[in-house]
Amino acid sequence: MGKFIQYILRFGNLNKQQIDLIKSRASETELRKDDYYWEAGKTVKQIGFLTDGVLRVYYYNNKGEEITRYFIDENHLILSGSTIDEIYTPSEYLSAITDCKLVVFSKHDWKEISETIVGWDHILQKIVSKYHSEKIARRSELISQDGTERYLDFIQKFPTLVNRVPLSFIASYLGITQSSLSRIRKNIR
Amino acid sequence: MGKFIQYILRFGNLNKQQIDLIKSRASETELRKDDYYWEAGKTVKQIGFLTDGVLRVYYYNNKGEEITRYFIDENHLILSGSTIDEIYTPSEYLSAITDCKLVVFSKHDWKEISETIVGWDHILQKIVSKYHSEKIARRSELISQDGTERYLDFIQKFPTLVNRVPLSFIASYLGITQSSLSRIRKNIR
DNA sequence: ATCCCTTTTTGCCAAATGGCAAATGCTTTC
DNA sequence: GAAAGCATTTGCCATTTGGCAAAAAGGGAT
Repeated sequence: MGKFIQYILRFGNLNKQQIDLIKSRASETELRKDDYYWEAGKTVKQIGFLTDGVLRVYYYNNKGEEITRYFIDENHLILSGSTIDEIYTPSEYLSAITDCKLVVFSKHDWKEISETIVGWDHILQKIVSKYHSEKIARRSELISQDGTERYLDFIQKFPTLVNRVPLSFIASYLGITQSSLSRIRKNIR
Repeated sequence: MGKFIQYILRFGNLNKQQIDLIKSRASETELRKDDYYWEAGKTVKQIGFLTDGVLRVYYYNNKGEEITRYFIDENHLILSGSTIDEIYTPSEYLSAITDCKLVVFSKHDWKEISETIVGWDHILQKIVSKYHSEKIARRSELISQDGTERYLDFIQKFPTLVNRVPLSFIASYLGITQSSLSRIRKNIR
């Protein structure tokens, strides 16, 4: 819980009352490894903040292959595709790679917070925009590199993930096969 | 100008007064082919909306290669990386692939609009989030495909660009060499 | 039409990656 | 500790892509 407040405060100031409101609306949940947080086709009913563990966002392409879009690790908001008032039905899956702990808000409570706390939307706007530019930057850089460079990039940018995420997931994130990644790993050492 | 208003109205409603305010603050500019709209290291002083033409966003990697991050075509807002009140100095270049026409706002006027029109931030939030999810989706899909698939994907998603953008730029967007793209093109027909 | 300059296509060969299947390694369970 | 179940590594070979340089094709100006 504290982690979430701390995170928010990095993007804007809140007074005690406001923090108390947030705390009163939050609840904590856990996910076991391989549990879904989202499933394609099911509507998303909550907003979550990941305090412990790693999640993976993925989808299936037209060949039925599982493609990992990105990873979410500790201290990140899990943002649905669009705005809060729309009903959001993802086309992706979001599942736990490791056991996870989350702080979650119902859409209703989240909306209340947004309507009550002046500046909340502004804070969110900052978070969303930072978050998205990072993702785009990472993706774009990956694309112009060969497998080895992508992997080196990955371990540099996600040092905490390398040892917690199965090789096959990393490969599907990097856009190469599992075998290729395995060979690349061998050559690096 | 009308194009810009129309675009905004797709994301939220505005009354006549509000539209007039926007119009009164807007000015129109042109860019010639190869002109810069942004340059890495120079601060961005305006917000623009592209009404005609195509822009290209690119940067240089550590090998000095030019990497195209994405293209911006007609009817798109050109959003700086972060929020409006921060001074934004990009690390990328944004230049005109074709002659372009734009509607631009000074940061000052843009801020005024944001402070005057209730709901403006909300509209922007929608635009930003739609825009970003599209970009991310496109990038992610590219990465799991081979050159041919990426190119087919490209011509399907940007049909209007294929004939206006030089092959070398498309190649650098797709993350393959110009020669490879040329060969791929040949095999497709 | 000619020259100049840029873009695109090719050829050739080396390197990287994919596909598939078998082997190896690691964990968990009984 | 043996068996079963995954994850990872390897081998083999086909295919794709890269690197480099030359050739061909366009475009614009004179």
